Amino acid sequence: MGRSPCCEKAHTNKGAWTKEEDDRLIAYIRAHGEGCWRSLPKAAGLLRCGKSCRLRWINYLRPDLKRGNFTDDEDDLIIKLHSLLGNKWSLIAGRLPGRTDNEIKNYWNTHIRRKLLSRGIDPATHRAMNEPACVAAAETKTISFSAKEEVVVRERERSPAVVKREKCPDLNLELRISPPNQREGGGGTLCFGCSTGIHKSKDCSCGGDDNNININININGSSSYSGYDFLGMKAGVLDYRSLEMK
DNA sequence: AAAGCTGACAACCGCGCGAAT
DNA sequence: TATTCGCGCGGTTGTCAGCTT
Repeated sequence: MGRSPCCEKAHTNKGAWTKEEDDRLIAYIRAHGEGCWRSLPKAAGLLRCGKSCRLRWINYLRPDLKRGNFTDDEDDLIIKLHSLLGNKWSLIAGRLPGRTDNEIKNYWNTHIRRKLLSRGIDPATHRAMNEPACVAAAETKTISFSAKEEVVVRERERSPAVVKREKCPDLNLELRISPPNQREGGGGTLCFGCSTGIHKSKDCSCGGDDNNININININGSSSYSGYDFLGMKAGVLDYRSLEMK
């Protein structure tokens, strides 16, 4: 059994939004605030799907949006965050005030991807494209966001026939994003919301309530290995103090 | 000037997740 | 515990403007 459609498609407009529709949506949200997107179109007198209204508001009508070209700093930040987070556009957008996930996603696909490719960097892996696949494969396959998840490695010496998933006892390539005031080795484990910088106080059980984050990369179990340059970011504590939270 | 191509970006679609029941 | 509902996310498609031939 399939999922029921989110709205009555037969009586909804599709395609580009008109000025009048925009005005209606803006007026309604100004008067009533965001929330309950499903019922909003009817209440606002719009022949649109709730999801469409939400998308339009979040991506184009919100008053706090920053329009215009991305700066070089934003470019660099997007590349670095993408190397850490992958295609988690909403998380990346959370670190770029005034930018939306859709905008960043489009910008990545049209500009940054090409920029990296022209530099010989694989935008998916952030590795040099002339690097032999077997070398890349021999190193970390996945970086887990959960300390409980295993790190999957493929040992260089093994023949393909005997390659298997196993927990690696020697390599601890841990990505940790934490508030800057978190004590080293303090034993505090952050909830996912705080780990990613998307802190929601009502969900939080870890006490990570600072609005800034650090990105901390541990290699081979060393918690303060500072000499390794990970994708241009010195491992250790990278302070994102200057970034505002959403 | 017209046709075809390409890039940019707005919008849609389907799925996963969490909250509510 | 299972089911339903709504929201949010990431991937994909559609459209249009600018460029090239």
